[in-house]
This record gives sequence, C-alpha cells and structure tokens, in this order.
Amino acid sequence: MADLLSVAKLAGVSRATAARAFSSPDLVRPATRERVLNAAQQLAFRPNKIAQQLRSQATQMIGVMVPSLDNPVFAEQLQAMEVAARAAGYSLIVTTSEYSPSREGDIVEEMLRQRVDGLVLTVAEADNSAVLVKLSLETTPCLLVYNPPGNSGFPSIGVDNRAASADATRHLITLGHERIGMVAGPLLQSDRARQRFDGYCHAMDEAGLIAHPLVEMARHTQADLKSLTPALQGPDALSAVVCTNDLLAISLMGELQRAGFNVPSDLSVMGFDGIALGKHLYPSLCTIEQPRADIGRTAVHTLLAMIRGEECTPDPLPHALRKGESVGTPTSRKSTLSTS
Amino acid sequence: MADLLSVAKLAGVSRATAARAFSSPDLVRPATRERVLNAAQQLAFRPNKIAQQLRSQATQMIGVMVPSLDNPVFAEQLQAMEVAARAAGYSLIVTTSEYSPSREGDIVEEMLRQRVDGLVLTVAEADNSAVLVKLSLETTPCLLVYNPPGNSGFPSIGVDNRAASADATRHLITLGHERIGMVAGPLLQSDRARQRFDGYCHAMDEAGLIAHPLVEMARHTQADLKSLTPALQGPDALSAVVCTNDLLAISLMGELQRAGFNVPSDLSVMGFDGIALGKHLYPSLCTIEQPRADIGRTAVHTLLAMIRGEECTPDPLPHALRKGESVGTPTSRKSTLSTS
DNA sequence: CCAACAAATGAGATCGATCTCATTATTTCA
DNA sequence: TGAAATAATGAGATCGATCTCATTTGTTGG
Repeated sequence: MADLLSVAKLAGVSRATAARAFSSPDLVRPATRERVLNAAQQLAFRPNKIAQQLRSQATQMIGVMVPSLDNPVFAEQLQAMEVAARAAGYSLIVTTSEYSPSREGDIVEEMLRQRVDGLVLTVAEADNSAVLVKLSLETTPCLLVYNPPGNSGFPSIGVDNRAASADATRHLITLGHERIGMVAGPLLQSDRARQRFDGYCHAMDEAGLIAHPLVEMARHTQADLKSLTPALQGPDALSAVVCTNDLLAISLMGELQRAGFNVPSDLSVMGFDGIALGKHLYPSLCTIEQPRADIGRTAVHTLLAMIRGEECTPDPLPHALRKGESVGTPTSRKSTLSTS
Repeated sequence: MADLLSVAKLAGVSRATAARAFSSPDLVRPATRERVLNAAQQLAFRPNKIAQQLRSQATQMIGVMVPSLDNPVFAEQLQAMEVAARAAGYSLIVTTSEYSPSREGDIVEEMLRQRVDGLVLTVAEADNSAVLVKLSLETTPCLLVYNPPGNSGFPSIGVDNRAASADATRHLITLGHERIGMVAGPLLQSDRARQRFDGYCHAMDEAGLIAHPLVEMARHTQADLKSLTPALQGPDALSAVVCTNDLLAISLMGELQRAGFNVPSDLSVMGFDGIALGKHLYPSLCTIEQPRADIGRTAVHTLLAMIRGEECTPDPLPHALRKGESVGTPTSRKSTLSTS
C-alpha cells in the first residue's frame, strides 16, 4: 500500500534518502534514518519487490518444472530445493508438466516472461526436447535434474542411472539370482528409464546371464500383475525383478502379495529412487537410493552459480544401495508356487 | 531482451501502438499490426511480466505455503492447485514452513512483498497463529487449507475432521472392535490432529465404549512400535487403532509386521488422509479419503473468487471411507499373540 | 573565521508496459 | 466536396524503487 514516496514525505526527505535508509543505512545520518524508519513503521510500508525487480533486472526467482508432484521423488527433491533457495534469498515458481511437451513449452515461455533468474527442469527427454532447443537460444541459465546430460548441452544434476541400475542388478546377482527381469512404465518413456534398462542389460551380460525383455506396465507408476504373470510361470520363471521406480515397485509388491505370492521368497522386488516411505513398508523396499535432498540442494546451488556467471559441469551424485526385505536369496520352491 | 520500444522503433510506430498490437489488436490497423508483429518476431520480443505487474498492480501469482512436501498429502494437493492455477493464468510461488512459526512469518512477509494476488496457507495452528493475526490486518486475500476454520476469521477448505475421524472410528466399531485406540504424532501438534482425536472420542462415547488415551509417537509421520506395545498387551489389548495420518499408519503397519504382528488379524490399522499410495500396499490401507485433488482445485477457485472481491464461506468438502485390507474383524486369538 | 574537503541529501532518469487524453488520418454522408 | 463523424496513432504520465550526478550541509585545519 504505502510506497517509498509517502514514507519519504512523512519523514520530510526525498525518495532517494528514504531508499538509502533501507538499502545502505550508513549513507544516511542516524537521525534521518531514524525518522525514515519511523515513518515506514507508521505507514506499514512494505517494499515492493516488483519495482525492485524491474529496476534491478533480477527477480531472485527460480522457475522449477517437474513432471508431477504426485511422485514423491519430485516432491522430496522440491522440498530440498525450496529450503536451499529460501536460504539464499530466492523464491521458487513451481510448475508441473505431466511430461507433456506442449505444457513444457507453455510453462517455460511463461517463466521466461516472468524473467526468472534461472530454470531447473526435469523433462521427458533431454535429447530431442523442443523446449531445450528453444532454451539453448536464450541466455537464462538452465539446469536439468534427473535427466541424463546427453547431448542437450545443459548441465545436469543426478545420479549415473546406468551405473546405479547395474548396481541394483548386481546386488540381485550376488544373492544368487539368475533369472532377473526389469519392470518399467510404458514405452520406456523417459530417458532415465532407458538408461536404467541399459544398466540392467549390462550387468546381466557381464555376469554371463541373459537379459530378459523389458516388462512394460501400462502406467508409469502403477503395476498391473497381468503384464508380469507370464514371466513368473514355467521353469524359466523370474526370481527377481528390478523396477524402474519405487512407486512401480511398491504397487507391484502389493499386487503380488494380494495374488498370493510372497515377496521376496517367490519374487524379489527391487525399486529405484529411494523414496522415504519405502523404508517403512513391510517388506521394506530394497532400492537404489538417489540422494534426493542432496540433488535438490545441489541443483539450487549449481543454478545460483550459473546465475552468477560461473561455468558449471556438475559431476553425477553418488547413489547408494538401500537394502530391504523385498529382496532375498532365490528359493527352489519358487517354481512350484509360481506355476500354481 | 528486446523491449516494446525497440519493437515499436523497428515497426516505425510508437510504444503505445506497439502495445496495442498485442493487448487490443482490433484497435490497430491490420497493416500496422502486421508490421509490429513482424518486428516482434525478428527481435524475439518477449513481454516483460514484471513491468506489466508493476503497471497493472496485479501479479497473477498465488503464494502457497504448506508444512512440508515430504508428505504426499500436501504434494498431491499442490499438484492439483498448480494445474488449476495454470488453467486460470496464475502461477504459484511455493514454500514450506516445517510448521515453524518464524518461518511462517518470514515466508508470508516475503510473499506480501512480492505482491502475490492471494495466499493459500496451511498453518500449524489456525487459532493463535501470529501470521494469521498479521494477515487479518492486510488486504491480501488469504485462504486456509486443511486447517479447521476455527476463529481465525479466514475461509478454509477441507473436510470436517471431527466427523471424518468419527466415521473412521465407527467403521471399526461396526466391524465389532471395542478396544480401539488412536495413534498420533507428538503433542497433538496440529489443530487437525486434535479435531481428529475429538471425533474419535465422540464416536467411542456414542457407542458406549471408552476412548483410550492418545498414543503419541515421537514423530509426526513415523511410528515407533515401542510407544504402542504396552497398549497391545494384556487382556485389554487394543484390537484396532486409528492413526491421525496415512504416513503414520503405513509406517506403523510396517513396524507391526516386522515385529511379527499380523495386520489386520492382530491389529486393525486405519489411516487418515487417503494418499494415493495407500491403495497399492499390501495390506491396502483402510483410511479416510480427503479429496486432495478437489481440495487443491477448490482452494484455487475459491481464492480466485476472493481476489475478484467476492465473499466466500466455503463448505467443508465431503470425505469418504476407503476400505482396505488393513482393517478386519476382531479375532479372539489376538490376545494370545499380542502377549507373546 | 574561512578555505578545502568530506558527508549527506535531492533532482531526475531509468527499468518496460500501458493508460489517458490529445491529435491526426480516414470514412461517411449530405 | 466539405463537414461531421469515427478510427488510428502518438505524447506523456504512471506504477515503485534505485542509480547517477549535482548540490547542499557539515567538518577540519590553517
């Protein structure tokens, strides 16, 4: 409501002096400063960020786009980003794309119009992304999260999906599993999912095992048992699966148990992401833990560095294997049960 | 980069005409409009929202504050809000308070400086909230979500927590449970939790059963079995519990099962919130479903109405009982097992 | 007590879009 | 064709804070 001018008037000084009383208090005589501060108090003056932003050509705002907040992976990352951003005096504009390219385009355009100081994006496909091509022509700093760097030309924060997925697979192999499958959402729609499949194949190969064809679920984060059951029957029935994300793994465990399968004795289930909830389930979810909070924090700090004009080529963050009760050693009775 | 002035120059018109070519195209001769649009194209002109906001004294931005995005309840609500807001041409500034009053204060102050058109808040305590007192002196429209309206004076979107909790309890009673407890986070710290306890007591009373003292967990969203075990032993052992939120219920189920208890045969566990994941667990979580997406959408639409200057006194939204495998009929063998 | 210098303050422009009001260009109809 | 009407455009102010540069006030030393 009250602007600097009214404060200045009430204090009997010019706008310039009033402004200085706030931004560089030592440039103004103590007595004057006092008067200005008093006037501001009386008028309930509240600095107008819009005006400051226009004047300073900087908004202290970061535009964030994630696919969906219904997936805790993104929500938890965002939580960390918000804390880190606020600590640095920045605010977040948060948007969700649902992986829709047209929505991605609209959102980014909108944020550029808002003159955000930088962007943190998670896109469906970092390569061949229309929105990234567009952004490469702009000067606004932009950072990818979770997306593999690929050839998009943008710095990226996240784990090495291929290596992580290979580690997950090796964990199962080490326990004695040989018939291991991978369960994913439809069409391996995200670049991450593809890398994770890659890592799985690699680890299988390396151990002299044959990688099974991908088991595709109709939805990205919800398992339907029907797509999987064929692979659970017969002499070659799988004894373990790696899922491309935790939600998929958790819902798969639920479906399996509901159908009378035991996890892990009939089928070991491994997740990927490391959402917090997985630890508290029974059986607890064995998964690859992406350092989600660290990813969020690092994303913010890296972007701030880019905004300051520094060159950034962040390294992949370390993933970790989180052991859990959803994975066990292969049992022989399995084949009996799974054919029932 | 390029501003309207440069576009105007290139098109050989005044700023005013250039502006009109965008905001009211029919006020400008087609040929002229064409020239302006071409010039804009060439210069990659992108309207500056900051300037528009300063001029129009409206930001088309909504400030959102939730306790934490680590809890899917808030994340899922936010997801719906974002979609609704974007559809209406609004953006969201998202912040998390961790229920800290000082953080709440800072955040709101910051958003007011940013001149958001309205606020959607979920606070720890709607009554006695410093930040709400402050806001009641401001003109910025403000709406509470999940917080019971109480005497804060602000409109509120959410379910009737007391009634919903009573319904949850009655569901257990109908199934034959008599020794029903309630499990909550520390100190009944949120106003919602208190109402839910109220509803529980009411339903127990109504059925002629004695409400047990609240079982308090050390953390708001994570159960530790030790606090509960005393209540699970002896002849008066509980046969069912209602948890004040789903995360608590899910982790409690995990702990119980890990300790050798069976859910629901040893203890029926009921949640509250209805987060999406609960459906896919095994046993699936029986819970009170708050219409989270609807809450988010309604919050946005109600706030927009308030911004337009309409008076709003939203009704509570309907909750629903979501049946699930985590709740069953009481069994007699329970007491045997629970004392083991 | 005044010159020389430093400290404090003010006037005015600026950021980019848009609104009002005045002015000029174009129609329309007698 | 000319007057009255309407359509199209431009000049300048405005939103609120801040920066530059000029000016005034205050301080120090000779």
